[in-house]
Amino acid sequence: MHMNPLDQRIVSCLVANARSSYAEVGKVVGLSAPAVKRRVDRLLDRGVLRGFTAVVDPEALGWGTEAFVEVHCRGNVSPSRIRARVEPLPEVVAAYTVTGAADAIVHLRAADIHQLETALERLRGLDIVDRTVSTVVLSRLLDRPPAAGGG
Amino acid sequence: MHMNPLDQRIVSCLVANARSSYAEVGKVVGLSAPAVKRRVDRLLDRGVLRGFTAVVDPEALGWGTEAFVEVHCRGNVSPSRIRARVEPLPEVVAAYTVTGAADAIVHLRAADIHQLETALERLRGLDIVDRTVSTVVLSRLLDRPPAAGGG
DNA sequence: ATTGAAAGCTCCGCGGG
DNA sequence: CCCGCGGAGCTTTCAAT
Repeated sequence: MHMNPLDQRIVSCLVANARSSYAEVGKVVGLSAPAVKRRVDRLLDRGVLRGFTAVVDPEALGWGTEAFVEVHCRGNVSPSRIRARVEPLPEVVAAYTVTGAADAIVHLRAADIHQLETALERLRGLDIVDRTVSTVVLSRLLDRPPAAGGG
Repeated sequence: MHMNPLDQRIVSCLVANARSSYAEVGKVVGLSAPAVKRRVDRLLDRGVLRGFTAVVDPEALGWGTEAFVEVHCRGNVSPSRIRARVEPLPEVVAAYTVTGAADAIVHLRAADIHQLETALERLRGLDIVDRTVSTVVLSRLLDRPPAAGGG
């Protein structure tokens, strides 16, 4: 899955502003608009680019409270089964299997502490879950898109 | 910080696809293209919408390895100072102040374990940092955009 | 990769609810 | 205040070279 430097710069532009026109991107990377579109289409096909989304202030949406939850499972549970269990919970923003004592880390986002507690109860109620260790976020210090040319 | 239902639906559309035309969004929400643009501009002004970005497969970019790092600081360090220190590190994707024993959680993303280790060393070398506890991600089970109408 | 042309979109001002 | 209308200018998306 290699990406040549030109593709990297195109992706960079679109990460910075997904609503740039192809012509605008072309001006930056030194290509014509049709050439840029062809490359973007190919990147979408290969799954390098997954799509384009708006970045929303979570506070404004009423999702101001978040937490990271270490999930400890009973016995051996496969990652796919963990995924299947946590995926239906709408407050789950992300989930990872991890090294260390915990089996997974679940990133929760809710409107307030109360809704967060409710989400936690549902999470803890899952049959695969033995216990959880929650860390509530007090403030988001930094939250940025990955740099495309950073590797 | 109110968002009327019309704005919510517009935001929803743009979260789903940030490259939709205003006309396309307008067709969904029942507005003309100029009306949609005016609302989007206002949402951008108010900071409800922070921008538009491409969603990239981290693997494809060569950022396949990530970790969550609990940062424990020496003495009392203000959130803004933590932010100022970790912000220059390019591997830092996000950072939060949190409840519990740790002062902050830092989300790192790197090309491989080696680069992750380097990033960790730099993080641990910061003057504010006393010690760190790292949790390396084995697999990303779930990673989804926040639902706009979910609150 | 570039050119040319048709279709579509954006973005401005204007008038009406 | 917010909406929809209309026109100028630009972008996208083909095709062909």
